[in-house]
Amino acid sequence: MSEKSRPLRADAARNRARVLQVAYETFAEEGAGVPIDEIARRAGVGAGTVYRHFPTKESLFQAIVADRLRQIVEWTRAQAAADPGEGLYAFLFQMAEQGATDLGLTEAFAGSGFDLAAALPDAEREFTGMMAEILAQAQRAGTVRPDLDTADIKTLIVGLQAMRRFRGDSELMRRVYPVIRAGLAVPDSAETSPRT
Amino acid sequence: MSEKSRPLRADAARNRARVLQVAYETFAEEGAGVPIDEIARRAGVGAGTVYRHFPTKESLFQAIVADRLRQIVEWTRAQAAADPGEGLYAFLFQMAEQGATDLGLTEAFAGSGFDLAAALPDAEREFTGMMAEILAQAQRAGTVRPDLDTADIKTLIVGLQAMRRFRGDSELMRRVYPVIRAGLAVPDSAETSPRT
DNA sequence: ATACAATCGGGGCGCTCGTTCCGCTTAGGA
DNA sequence: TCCTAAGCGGAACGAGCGCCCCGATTGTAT
Repeated sequence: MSEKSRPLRADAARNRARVLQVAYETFAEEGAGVPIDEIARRAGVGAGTVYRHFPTKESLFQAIVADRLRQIVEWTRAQAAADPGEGLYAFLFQMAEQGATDLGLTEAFAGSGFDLAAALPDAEREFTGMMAEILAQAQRAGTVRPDLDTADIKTLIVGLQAMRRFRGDSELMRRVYPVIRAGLAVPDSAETSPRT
Repeated sequence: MSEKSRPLRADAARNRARVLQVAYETFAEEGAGVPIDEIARRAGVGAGTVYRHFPTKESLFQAIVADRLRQIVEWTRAQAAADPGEGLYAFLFQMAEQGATDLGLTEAFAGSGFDLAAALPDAEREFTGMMAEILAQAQRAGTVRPDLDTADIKTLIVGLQAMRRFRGDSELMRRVYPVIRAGLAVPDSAETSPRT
Protein backbone atom coordinates (compact mmCIF):
# COMPACT_ATOMS: atom_id res chain seq x y z
CA MET A 1 0.00 0.00 0.00
CA SER A 2 2.34 2.75 1.17
CA GLU A 3 5.48 2.13 -0.78
CA LYS A 4 7.92 4.98 -1.26
CA SER A 5 5.29 7.59 -2.07
CA ARG A 6 8.02 10.22 -2.46
CA PRO A 7 11.77 9.59 -2.46
CA LEU A 8 12.46 11.13 0.98
CA ARG A 9 15.03 13.88 1.20
CA ALA A 10 18.66 12.82 1.57
CA ASP A 11 19.15 14.15 5.09
CA ALA A 12 15.82 12.69 6.17
CA ALA A 13 16.80 9.26 4.89
CA ARG A 14 20.12 9.52 6.70
CA ASN A 15 18.40 10.47 9.93
CA ARG A 16 15.89 7.69 9.62
CA ALA A 17 18.62 5.09 9.19
CA ARG A 18 20.57 6.54 12.07
CA VAL A 19 17.54 6.48 14.36
CA LEU A 20 16.85 2.86 13.48
CA GLN A 21 20.42 1.82 14.18
CA VAL A 22 20.66 3.73 17.46
CA ALA A 23 17.22 2.58 18.56
CA TYR A 24 18.24 -1.01 17.96
CA GLU A 25 21.30 -0.64 20.15
CA THR A 26 19.45 1.30 22.80
CA PHE A 27 16.48 -1.04 23.07
CA ALA A 28 18.95 -3.92 23.24
CA GLU A 29 20.80 -2.30 26.13
CA GLU A 30 18.00 -0.70 28.07
CA GLY A 31 14.85 -2.52 27.04
CA ALA A 32 11.59 -1.19 25.68
CA GLY A 33 11.25 1.16 28.63
CA VAL A 34 13.98 3.53 27.52
CA PRO A 35 12.72 7.09 26.86
CA ILE A 36 12.47 8.24 23.26
CA ASP A 37 14.45 11.31 24.25
CA GLU A 38 17.38 9.07 25.10
CA ILE A 39 17.29 7.47 21.67
CA ALA A 40 17.00 10.89 20.05
CA ARG A 41 19.93 12.18 22.08
CA ARG A 42 22.14 9.24 21.17
CA ALA A 43 21.19 9.62 17.52
CA GLY A 44 21.98 13.32 17.65
CA VAL A 45 18.51 14.38 16.54
CA GLY A 46 15.50 15.94 18.20
CA ALA A 47 12.60 13.92 19.55
CA GLY A 48 10.39 15.39 16.84
CA THR A 49 12.55 13.80 14.17
CA VAL A 50 12.06 10.37 15.67
CA TYR A 51 8.31 10.88 15.70
CA ARG A 52 8.24 12.02 12.09
CA HIS A 53 9.63 8.68 10.98
CA PHE A 54 7.83 6.49 13.49
CA PRO A 55 4.39 7.60 14.65
CA THR A 56 4.74 6.07 18.10
CA LYS A 57 7.44 4.60 20.27
CA GLU A 58 5.67 1.27 19.95
CA SER A 59 5.93 1.30 16.16
CA LEU A 60 9.67 1.94 16.35
CA PHE A 61 10.08 -0.94 18.75
CA GLN A 62 8.02 -3.20 16.52
CA ALA A 63 10.06 -2.32 13.45
CA ILE A 64 13.22 -3.36 15.24
CA VAL A 65 11.80 -6.57 16.68
CA ALA A 66 10.50 -7.61 13.26
CA ASP A 67 13.92 -7.06 11.76
CA ARG A 68 15.58 -8.99 14.55
CA LEU A 69 13.24 -11.95 14.11
CA ARG A 70 13.99 -12.04 10.42
CA GLN A 71 17.73 -12.14 11.10
CA ILE A 72 17.32 -14.97 13.57
CA VAL A 73 15.20 -17.03 11.21
CA GLU A 74 17.83 -16.66 8.53
CA TRP A 75 20.72 -17.52 10.84
CA THR A 76 18.92 -20.54 12.26
CA ARG A 77 17.97 -21.95 8.88
CA ALA A 78 21.61 -21.86 7.87
CA GLN A 79 22.66 -23.65 11.05
CA ALA A 80 19.98 -26.31 10.71
CA ALA A 81 20.90 -26.95 7.10
CA ALA A 82 24.49 -27.61 8.15
CA ASP A 83 23.57 -30.03 10.94
CA PRO A 84 19.90 -31.05 11.24
CA GLY A 85 20.35 -32.83 14.56
CA GLU A 86 22.01 -29.83 16.18
CA GLY A 87 19.93 -27.07 14.61
CA LEU A 88 17.40 -26.91 17.39
CA TYR A 89 20.08 -26.78 20.08
CA ALA A 90 22.05 -24.15 18.22
CA PHE A 91 18.89 -22.08 17.91
CA LEU A 92 17.93 -22.54 21.55
CA PHE A 93 21.27 -21.54 22.97
CA GLN A 94 21.62 -18.72 20.49
CA MET A 95 18.30 -17.34 21.69
CA ALA A 96 19.49 -17.74 25.25
CA GLU A 97 22.58 -15.68 24.49
CA GLN A 98 20.34 -12.98 23.06
CA GLY A 99 18.95 -12.72 26.58
CA ALA A 100 22.29 -11.34 27.67
CA THR A 101 22.71 -8.83 24.86
CA ASP A 102 19.24 -7.87 23.66
CA LEU A 103 16.86 -6.90 26.42
CA GLY A 104 14.33 -5.52 23.98
CA LEU A 105 14.04 -8.80 22.15
CA THR A 106 13.81 -10.69 25.41
CA GLU A 107 10.94 -8.50 26.56
CA ALA A 108 9.17 -8.86 23.25
CA PHE A 109 9.48 -12.60 23.53
CA ALA A 110 8.40 -12.92 27.12
CA GLY A 111 5.40 -10.73 26.38
CA SER A 112 6.26 -8.06 28.96
CA GLY A 113 3.68 -5.52 27.89
CA PHE A 114 4.02 -6.55 24.27
CA ASP A 115 1.97 -9.13 22.41
CA LEU A 116 4.24 -10.43 19.69
CA ALA A 117 1.62 -12.42 17.82
CA ALA A 118 -0.81 -9.51 17.86
CA ALA A 119 1.69 -6.81 16.95
CA LEU A 120 3.65 -8.62 14.25
CA PRO A 121 1.50 -11.51 13.03
CA ASP A 122 3.54 -12.14 9.88
CA ALA A 123 6.94 -12.14 11.54
CA GLU A 124 5.61 -14.27 14.36
CA ARG A 125 4.13 -16.77 11.93
CA GLU A 126 7.36 -17.12 10.02
CA PHE A 127 9.34 -17.48 13.19
CA THR A 128 7.05 -20.16 14.58
CA GLY A 129 7.09 -21.95 11.25
CA MET A 130 10.87 -22.03 11.27
CA MET A 131 10.81 -23.43 14.79
CA ALA A 132 8.42 -26.18 13.72
CA GLU A 133 10.78 -27.13 10.92
CA ILE A 134 13.95 -27.42 12.93
CA LEU A 135 12.15 -29.12 15.80
CA ALA A 136 10.77 -31.77 13.46
CA GLN A 137 14.21 -32.13 11.91
CA ALA A 138 15.85 -32.71 15.26
CA GLN A 139 13.16 -35.15 16.31
CA ARG A 140 13.61 -37.04 13.06
CA ALA A 141 17.35 -37.10 13.71
CA GLY A 142 16.66 -38.53 17.15
CA THR A 143 18.40 -35.78 19.10
CA VAL A 144 15.28 -34.34 20.75
CA ARG A 145 12.46 -36.15 22.52
CA PRO A 146 9.38 -36.47 20.31
CA ASP A 147 6.79 -35.31 22.86
CA LEU A 148 7.52 -31.60 22.44
CA ASP A 149 5.94 -28.96 20.24
CA THR A 150 6.79 -25.38 19.27
CA ALA A 151 4.90 -23.99 22.24
CA ASP A 152 7.22 -25.92 24.55
CA ILE A 153 10.24 -24.59 22.71
CA LYS A 154 8.94 -21.03 23.03
CA THR A 155 8.45 -21.58 26.71
CA LEU A 156 11.98 -22.87 27.08
CA ILE A 157 13.33 -19.86 25.20
CA VAL A 158 11.59 -17.48 27.56
CA GLY A 159 13.03 -19.40 30.49
CA LEU A 160 16.52 -19.59 29.05
CA GLN A 161 16.59 -15.89 28.26
CA ALA A 162 15.50 -15.06 31.79
CA MET A 163 18.24 -17.32 33.14
CA ARG A 164 20.87 -15.86 30.88
CA ARG A 165 19.91 -12.35 31.90
CA PHE A 166 19.99 -13.30 35.55
CA ARG A 167 23.43 -14.79 35.31
CA GLY A 168 25.79 -12.29 33.82
CA ASP A 169 28.60 -14.53 32.69
CA SER A 170 29.12 -17.74 30.83
CA GLU A 171 28.80 -19.92 33.92
CA LEU A 172 25.35 -20.58 32.53
CA MET A 173 26.84 -22.40 29.60
CA ARG A 174 28.98 -24.62 31.75
CA ARG A 175 26.26 -25.65 34.15
CA VAL A 176 22.73 -25.02 33.06
CA TYR A 177 22.93 -25.64 29.34
CA PRO A 178 23.95 -29.27 29.84
CA VAL A 179 20.99 -29.68 32.18
CA ILE A 180 18.60 -28.39 29.55
CA ARG A 181 20.29 -30.47 26.89
CA ALA A 182 20.04 -33.61 28.96
CA GLY A 183 16.40 -32.86 29.65
CA LEU A 184 15.59 -32.45 25.99
CA ALA A 185 17.37 -35.60 24.88
CA VAL A 186 15.35 -38.69 24.12
CA PRO A 187 14.89 -40.66 27.37
CA ASP A 188 16.73 -43.98 27.42
CA SER A 189 13.91 -46.26 28.49
CA ALA A 190 10.17 -46.01 28.02
CA GLU A 191 9.37 -43.68 30.90
CA THR A 192 9.25 -39.98 30.12
CA SER A 193 9.37 -38.78 33.69
CA PRO A 194 10.74 -40.87 36.56
CA ARG A 195 7.89 -40.30 39.00
CA THR A 196 4.38 -39.06 39.59
CA MET B 1 16.83 -0.66 68.11
CA SER B 2 13.30 0.43 67.22
CA GLU B 3 11.13 -2.16 68.93
CA LYS B 4 7.58 -1.23 69.79
CA SER B 5 8.43 2.21 71.10
CA ARG B 6 4.76 2.90 71.76
CA PRO B 7 1.85 0.45 71.50
CA LEU B 8 0.33 1.97 68.31
CA ARG B 9 -3.27 3.05 68.42
CA ALA B 10 -5.90 0.41 67.74
CA ASP B 11 -7.14 1.84 64.43
CA ALA B 12 -3.58 2.44 63.30
CA ALA B 13 -2.65 -1.17 63.98
CA ARG B 14 -5.72 -2.33 62.08
CA ASN B 15 -4.86 -0.14 59.11
CA ARG B 16 -1.28 -1.29 59.10
CA ALA B 17 -2.30 -4.94 58.98
CA ARG B 18 -4.85 -4.23 56.29
CA VAL B 19 -2.31 -2.39 54.16
CA LEU B 20 0.15 -5.26 54.48
CA GLN B 21 -2.42 -7.83 53.46
CA VAL B 22 -3.75 -5.81 50.54
CA ALA B 23 -0.25 -4.87 49.42
CA TYR B 24 0.71 -8.51 49.40
CA GLU B 25 -2.21 -9.40 47.15
CA THR B 26 -1.72 -6.39 44.94
CA PHE B 27 2.01 -6.82 44.41
CA ALA B 28 1.34 -10.48 43.67
CA GLU B 29 -1.21 -9.59 41.01
CA GLU B 30 0.31 -6.50 39.47
CA GLY B 31 3.98 -6.61 40.34
CA ALA B 32 6.17 -4.05 42.05
CA GLY B 33 5.15 -1.40 39.53
CA VAL B 34 1.65 -0.96 40.88
CA PRO B 35 0.95 2.59 42.13
CA ILE B 36 0.74 3.12 45.88
CA ASP B 37 -2.56 4.87 45.30
CA GLU B 38 -3.97 1.61 43.98
CA ILE B 39 -2.96 -0.26 47.12
CA ALA B 40 -4.36 2.53 49.27
CA ARG B 41 -7.62 2.46 47.35
CA ARG B 42 -7.99 -1.29 47.69
CA ALA B 43 -7.21 -1.08 51.39
CA GLY B 44 -9.76 1.69 51.82
CA VAL B 45 -7.23 4.17 53.23
CA GLY B 46 -5.48 7.28 51.96
CA ALA B 47 -2.05 7.22 50.43
CA GLY B 48 -0.77 9.17 53.43
CA THR B 49 -1.70 6.32 55.71
CA VAL B 50 0.38 3.89 53.72
CA TYR B 51 3.36 6.22 53.91
CA ARG B 52 3.03 6.65 57.66
CA HIS B 53 3.54 2.94 58.17
CA PHE B 54 6.08 2.39 55.43
CA PRO B 55 8.41 5.25 54.61
CA THR B 56 8.74 4.33 50.95
CA LYS B 57 7.05 2.08 48.46
CA GLU B 58 10.28 0.11 48.32
CA SER B 59 10.19 -0.59 52.05
CA LEU B 60 6.65 -1.93 51.81
CA PHE B 61 7.66 -4.18 48.98
CA GLN B 62 10.68 -5.41 50.91
CA ALA B 63 8.60 -6.19 53.99
CA ILE B 64 6.33 -8.38 51.91
CA VAL B 65 9.12 -10.15 50.05
CA ALA B 66 10.91 -10.91 53.31
CA ASP B 67 7.74 -12.42 54.74
CA ARG B 68 7.18 -14.45 51.61
CA LEU B 69 10.72 -15.83 51.68
CA ARG B 70 10.27 -16.90 55.28
CA GLN B 71 7.06 -18.76 54.42
CA ILE B 72 8.74 -20.56 51.56
CA VAL B 73 11.72 -21.60 53.66
CA GLU B 74 9.38 -23.04 56.26
CA TRP B 75 7.24 -24.87 53.72
CA THR B 76 10.24 -26.30 51.93
CA ARG B 77 11.93 -27.55 55.09
CA ALA B 78 8.77 -29.47 55.93
CA GLN B 79 8.67 -31.02 52.47
CA ALA B 80 12.34 -31.96 52.51
CA ALA B 81 12.01 -33.53 55.92
CA ALA B 82 9.21 -35.77 54.63
CA ASP B 83 11.12 -36.89 51.54
CA PRO B 84 14.78 -35.84 51.26
CA GLY B 85 15.16 -37.06 47.68
CA GLU B 86 12.13 -35.12 46.48
CA GLY B 87 12.59 -31.98 48.55
CA LEU B 88 14.57 -30.12 45.92
CA TYR B 89 12.09 -30.93 43.18
CA ALA B 90 9.12 -30.00 45.34
CA PHE B 91 10.81 -26.69 46.10
CA LEU B 92 11.72 -26.02 42.51
CA PHE B 93 8.27 -26.64 41.10
CA GLN B 94 6.64 -24.83 43.98
CA MET B 95 8.75 -21.78 43.15
CA ALA B 96 7.77 -22.16 39.52
CA GLU B 97 4.10 -22.09 40.46
CA GLN B 98 4.72 -18.90 42.39
CA GLY B 99 5.64 -17.43 39.03
CA ALA B 100 2.02 -17.78 38.03
CA THR B 101 0.51 -16.30 41.17
CA ASP B 102 3.05 -13.91 42.64
CA LEU B 103 4.51 -11.45 40.16
CA GLY B 104 6.09 -9.38 42.92
CA LEU B 105 8.08 -12.32 44.22
CA THR B 106 9.09 -13.28 40.71
CA GLU B 107 10.41 -9.79 40.05
CA ALA B 108 12.26 -9.72 43.34
CA PHE B 109 13.87 -13.02 42.45
CA ALA B 110 14.80 -12.16 38.91
CA GLY B 111 16.31 -8.90 40.11
CA SER B 112 14.12 -6.66 37.95
CA GLY B 113 15.11 -3.38 39.53
CA PHE B 114 15.49 -5.00 42.92
CA ASP B 115 18.63 -6.46 44.43
CA LEU B 116 17.45 -9.13 46.81
CA ALA B 117 20.80 -9.78 48.47
CA ALA B 118 21.43 -6.07 48.99
CA ALA B 119 17.93 -5.18 50.20
CA LEU B 120 17.29 -8.14 52.49
CA PRO B 121 20.64 -9.70 53.34
CA ASP B 122 19.34 -11.76 56.26
CA ALA B 123 16.35 -13.22 54.48
CA GLU B 124 18.45 -13.90 51.43
CA ARG B 125 21.09 -15.66 53.48
CA GLU B 126 18.57 -17.90 55.19
CA PHE B 127 16.91 -18.70 51.89
CA THR B 128 20.16 -19.59 50.21
CA GLY B 129 21.18 -21.65 53.23
CA MET B 130 17.98 -23.64 53.02
CA MET B 131 18.59 -24.22 49.34
CA ALA B 132 22.08 -25.50 50.05
CA GLU B 133 20.65 -27.96 52.58
CA ILE B 134 17.99 -29.50 50.40
CA LEU B 135 20.26 -29.56 47.38
CA ALA B 136 22.91 -31.47 49.34
CA GLN B 137 20.18 -33.78 50.67
CA ALA B 138 18.93 -34.58 47.19
CA GLN B 139 22.43 -35.09 45.88
CA ARG B 140 23.16 -37.45 48.79
CA ALA B 141 19.94 -39.30 47.97
CA GLY B 142 21.13 -39.60 44.38
CA THR B 143 18.14 -37.86 42.81
CA VAL B 144 20.02 -34.79 41.56
CA ARG B 145 23.29 -34.63 39.65
CA PRO B 146 26.20 -33.68 41.92
CA ASP B 147 27.72 -30.98 39.71
CA LEU B 148 25.24 -28.28 40.65
CA ASP B 149 25.34 -25.59 43.30
CA THR B 150 22.84 -23.14 44.78
CA ALA B 151 23.62 -20.53 42.14
CA ASP B 152 22.52 -22.99 39.48
CA ILE B 153 19.32 -23.68 41.36
CA LYS B 154 18.60 -19.95 41.67
CA THR B 155 19.15 -19.59 37.96
CA LEU B 156 16.76 -22.42 37.25
CA ILE B 157 14.15 -20.86 39.52
CA VAL B 158 14.34 -17.58 37.62
CA GLY B 159 13.93 -19.47 34.37
CA LEU B 160 11.10 -21.63 35.62
CA GLN B 161 9.20 -18.65 36.97
CA ALA B 162 9.57 -16.84 33.67
CA MET B 163 8.29 -19.92 31.86
CA ARG B 164 5.39 -20.38 34.21
CA ARG B 165 4.38 -16.77 33.80
CA PHE B 166 4.65 -17.04 30.03
CA ARG B 167 2.44 -20.07 29.88
CA GLY B 168 -0.78 -19.38 31.65
CA ASP B 169 -2.01 -22.87 32.31
CA SER B 170 -0.76 -26.16 33.62
CA GLU B 171 0.48 -27.36 30.24
CA LEU B 172 3.85 -26.40 31.63
CA MET B 173 3.63 -29.16 34.21
CA ARG B 174 2.83 -31.80 31.64
CA ARG B 175 5.59 -30.90 29.21
CA VAL B 176 8.33 -28.76 30.54
CA TYR B 177 8.65 -29.96 34.10
CA PRO B 178 9.60 -33.48 33.01
CA VAL B 179 12.24 -31.96 30.76
CA ILE B 180 13.77 -30.07 33.65
CA ARG B 181 13.49 -33.08 35.88
CA ALA B 182 15.20 -35.30 33.37
CA GLY B 183 17.93 -32.71 32.95
CA LEU B 184 18.57 -32.52 36.67
CA ALA B 185 18.69 -36.27 37.19
CA VAL B 186 22.04 -37.98 37.54
CA PRO B 187 23.32 -38.89 34.07
CA ASP B 188 23.49 -42.62 33.38
CA SER B 189 27.06 -42.90 32.12
CA ALA B 190 30.15 -40.88 32.87
CA GLU B 191 29.61 -37.99 30.47
CA THR B 192 27.86 -34.96 31.88
CA SER B 193 27.11 -33.30 28.59
CA PRO B 194 27.04 -35.14 25.28
CA ARG B 195 29.06 -32.61 23.32
CA THR B 196 31.40 -29.67 23.46
C1' DA C 1 -17.65 14.23 78.94
C1' DT C 2 -13.29 16.55 77.75
C1' DA C 3 -8.96 17.39 75.89
C1' DC C 4 -5.14 16.37 73.39
C1' DA C 5 -2.24 13.86 70.75
C1' DA C 6 -2.18 10.23 67.36
C1' DT C 7 -3.95 9.31 63.05
C1' DC C 8 -6.28 10.04 58.81
C1' DG C 9 -7.23 11.41 53.83
C1' DG C 10 -6.46 13.30 49.73
C1' DG C 11 -4.95 17.42 47.31
C1' DG C 12 -0.65 19.12 45.66
C1' DC C 13 4.35 19.30 44.32
C1' DG C 14 7.97 17.75 41.46
C1' DC C 15 9.57 14.74 38.15
C1' DT C 16 9.43 11.52 34.14
C1' DC C 17 7.93 10.44 29.71
C1' DG C 18 5.07 10.06 25.33
C1' DT C 19 3.55 12.99 21.95
C1' DT C 20 2.53 17.43 19.58
C1' DC C 21 3.45 21.96 17.76
C1' DC C 22 5.66 25.57 15.40
C1' DG C 23 9.17 28.86 14.02
C1' DC C 24 13.65 28.16 11.94
C1' DT C 25 16.86 25.76 8.68
C1' DT C 26 18.26 23.69 4.53
C1' DA C 27 18.08 20.43 0.50
C1' DG C 28 17.67 20.55 -4.15
C1' DG C 29 15.11 21.74 -8.56
C1' DA C 30 14.77 25.75 -11.73
C1' DT D 1 21.75 31.72 -7.05
C1' DC D 2 17.00 31.72 -5.42
C1' DC D 3 12.72 29.86 -3.81
C1' DT D 4 9.86 26.70 -1.68
C1' DA D 5 8.46 23.05 0.87
C1' DA D 6 10.41 19.19 3.36
C1' DG D 7 12.60 18.57 7.41
C1' DC D 8 14.43 19.86 11.90
C1' DG D 9 14.85 20.58 17.11
C1' DG D 10 13.35 21.21 21.35
C1' DA D 11 9.95 23.72 24.14
C1' DA D 12 5.58 22.58 25.93
C1' DC D 13 1.46 19.87 27.17
C1' DG D 14 -0.87 16.31 29.63
C1' DA D 15 -0.94 12.10 32.15
C1' DG D 16 0.94 9.06 35.69
C1' DC D 17 3.14 8.41 39.96
C1' DG D 18 6.13 8.76 44.40
C1' DC D 19 5.94 11.30 48.31
C1' DC D 20 4.72 15.33 51.51
C1' DC D 21 1.70 18.43 54.00
C1' DC D 22 -1.94 20.01 56.79
C1' DG D 23 -6.63 20.71 58.31
C1' DA D 24 -10.12 17.42 59.94
C1' DT D 25 -11.10 13.36 62.64
C1' DT D 26 -10.98 10.05 66.29
C1' DG D 27 -9.03 6.93 70.00
C1' DT D 28 -8.10 7.06 74.73
C1' DA D 29 -6.54 8.49 79.34
C1' DT D 30 -8.60 11.18 82.83
